[in-house]
Amino acid sequence: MSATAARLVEIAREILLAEGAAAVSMRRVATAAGVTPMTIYRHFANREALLATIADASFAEIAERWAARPAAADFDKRVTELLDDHLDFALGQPHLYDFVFTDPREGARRWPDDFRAGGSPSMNLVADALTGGIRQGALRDQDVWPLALTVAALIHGLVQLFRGGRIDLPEPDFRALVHQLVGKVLDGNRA
Amino acid sequence: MSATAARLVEIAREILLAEGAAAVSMRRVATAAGVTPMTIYRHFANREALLATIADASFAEIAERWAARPAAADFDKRVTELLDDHLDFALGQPHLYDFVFTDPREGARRWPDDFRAGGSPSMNLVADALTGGIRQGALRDQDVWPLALTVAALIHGLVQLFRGGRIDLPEPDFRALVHQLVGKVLDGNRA
DNA sequence: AAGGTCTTGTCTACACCGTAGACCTAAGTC
DNA sequence: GACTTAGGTCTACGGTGTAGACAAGACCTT
Repeated sequence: MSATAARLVEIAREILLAEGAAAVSMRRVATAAGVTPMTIYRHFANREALLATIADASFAEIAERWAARPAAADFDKRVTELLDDHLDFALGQPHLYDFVFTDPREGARRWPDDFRAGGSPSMNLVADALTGGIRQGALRDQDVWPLALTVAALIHGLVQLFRGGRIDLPEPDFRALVHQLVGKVLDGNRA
Repeated sequence: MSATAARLVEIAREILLAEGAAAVSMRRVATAAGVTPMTIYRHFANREALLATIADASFAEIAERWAARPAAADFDKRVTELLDDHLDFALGQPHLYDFVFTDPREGARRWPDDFRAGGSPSMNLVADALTGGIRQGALRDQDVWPLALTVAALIHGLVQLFRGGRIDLPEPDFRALVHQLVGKVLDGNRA
């Protein structure tokens, strides 16, 4: 990727972070980059391709950050950590979260094959945590993937509802609610 | 609402049903209605208001249809019914589902107050089913609302993932998956 | 019946959008 | 020196939402 392309991506990403994907227009990105709109098309096929590049880069960065953090050994602590990481992202960078997790993306991993094959860096963390929970005797022995999907979908749904204004709580209370509801689901799977 | 306004809503609704909210443009709706684009503004403040009217009407209609169907007495049968109704809607009218459940809407009910007050026709059905489950001794006695929210958010998250291409299953298999995962969550709350 | 007001529509115009196509220019490469 | 290629520009097309001025009919009051 050329230097110009990288600059375009970064500028577009800043707009997306601040105002959401809808605010990312070719003309605006071009102007901010001190370049003509059509220049972008020398580097990206179209607007969608530009956005896809942002999504890929952002997702990779997030996954890397999550994976880099040392994981707590204790199962419940680990669950708390993962939830906090996820909520930090969802609430700290809501536009990016919406964009990365909600929009249909090209290279998105698919249940069940890609996940089971370990293709999803984010889901792997959940599955690993659950596997650890089973090994520690905290959870009943079971196929971890359905439970991982359940937890992921539950969090995703709650965040979606919150972001859509359907959950009228201050952020800390919402975070506590997510912890509580996820905890309740996991409790149903205790050994 | 005047006859013209109703016709505009109906036309816009058809476009939304067939191609999604993004395809609903003022010019297109106007043309289909045999009217000038600006005419729409005599009836709706702006495009958003037009779409909001569609959302409200659709949601009310859906809620009414769900409520009208006679409810099975048995808890597990009732859960299956509700899930099927929800999935019928989500998979049968995906664009409308996305629009009604995903976009931030003005008059949307808010957790926890509006829900607890019985303000949400759709969530009431879930809560009522859960209350019935407790009364039948199928579920542990508990505040039904957190569990209702959990189930709703889980379904919502799964549908969202499916609609976003993250769950690569034929529709019947996806439906079975939702039944299975929701069932598993409820199992964790059995008496 | 006359005059005024409200409703509903049109027409025109503006500012924005994504992007196709032709063009220019400088840097390599044979 | 001739050719190709990459990166950039200019212009233009067809689309968008919607503001503002205007017109015509309905309705209501006197």
